[in-house]
Amino acid sequence: MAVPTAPEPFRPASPLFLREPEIRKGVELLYFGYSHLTRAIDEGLAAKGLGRAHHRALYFIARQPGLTVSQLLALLAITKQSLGRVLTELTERGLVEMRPGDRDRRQRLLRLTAEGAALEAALFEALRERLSAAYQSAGQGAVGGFWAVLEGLVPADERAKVAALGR
Amino acid sequence: MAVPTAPEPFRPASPLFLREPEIRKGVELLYFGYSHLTRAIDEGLAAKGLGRAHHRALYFIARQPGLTVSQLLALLAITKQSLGRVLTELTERGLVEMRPGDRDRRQRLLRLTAEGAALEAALFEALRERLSAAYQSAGQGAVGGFWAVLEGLVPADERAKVAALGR
DNA sequence: AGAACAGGTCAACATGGCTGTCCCGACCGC
DNA sequence: GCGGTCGGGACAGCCATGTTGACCTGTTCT
Repeated sequence: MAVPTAPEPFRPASPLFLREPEIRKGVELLYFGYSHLTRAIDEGLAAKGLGRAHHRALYFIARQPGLTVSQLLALLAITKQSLGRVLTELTERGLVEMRPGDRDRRQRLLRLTAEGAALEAALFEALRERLSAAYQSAGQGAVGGFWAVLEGLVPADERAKVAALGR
Repeated sequence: MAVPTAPEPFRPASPLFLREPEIRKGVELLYFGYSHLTRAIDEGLAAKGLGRAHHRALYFIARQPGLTVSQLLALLAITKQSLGRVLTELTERGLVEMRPGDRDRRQRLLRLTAEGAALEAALFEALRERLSAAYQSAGQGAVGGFWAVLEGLVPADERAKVAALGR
């Protein structure tokens, strides 16, 4: 791939948008776009002494109040221990509270406290600013394409969970 | 109203695609899409005992053979020390080689060895598979929108560096 | 009653960021 | 040609966040 004289792989009928340059462009934009979006909240997080891992938990709890630890674990795709640390810190700081489920008392239903909700909202505002600016500069038509490609990157089974977030 | 204190979001005329649900959808798809794409290479990386940090360096060196350490640093947006560790390991393993610049002999020009290029190509293949499947399922029209939104997330000055990768 | 399950916890470890400090050799402007 | 700046490297140490495996408690289900 580095040398222009290398034997060309000969992909005859592949459409232009599937050639290597287009794939590389997608990989790079995804990397830089994701980086810049996540950086948008670092300052707000640092002011509270929290990290990105805390934000991810806050975000999904805000999104699905009352979800169980298992559900959160499935969304984040990390281990119980990693999540445990984060959740302990968030509850100690009074940002998250957990109550036993009434249907199944083994479960802990997670929700944000008022303070947690306020923090999540403030952080979301930073994300909103950046992403809505991007939506606007790209135009409404582009947004659908943006979603469609990203949905294609998510395996079908997980796609259901993601879609269910917008309950 | 003399006191405009509470910054109530109240965005009356904002188009549908800029409302909170659409922003949340974008945030979530970006998170899950990015996660799944990067996971595509973890197996190949683990087989070589390398991590994602190594891959990012390999990737950009493959993309711009002969780039300097400073340029790579600017792309990755990490510290000299963090990159130093990665680069040392990659050169020790014979995947990357560095030569002094001829215009400025302080510089180290980075390039992949044959072995490094082979590894990068193999890892890229995994990315290509996932992303081209997503491109295909979304359709050619969607890809342009995908790029446009992501470009909007990248600050203007950095956008130039990113675009220059496809030299 | 006993198995399976939700959740928590401990110890130990890996990765990949970070800071601050210091150093060398090369380049450039006066 | 000398002093300042620059490209790059290296030290020590810290922190956040991920991992594993083992084990415990209480609850639910059969």
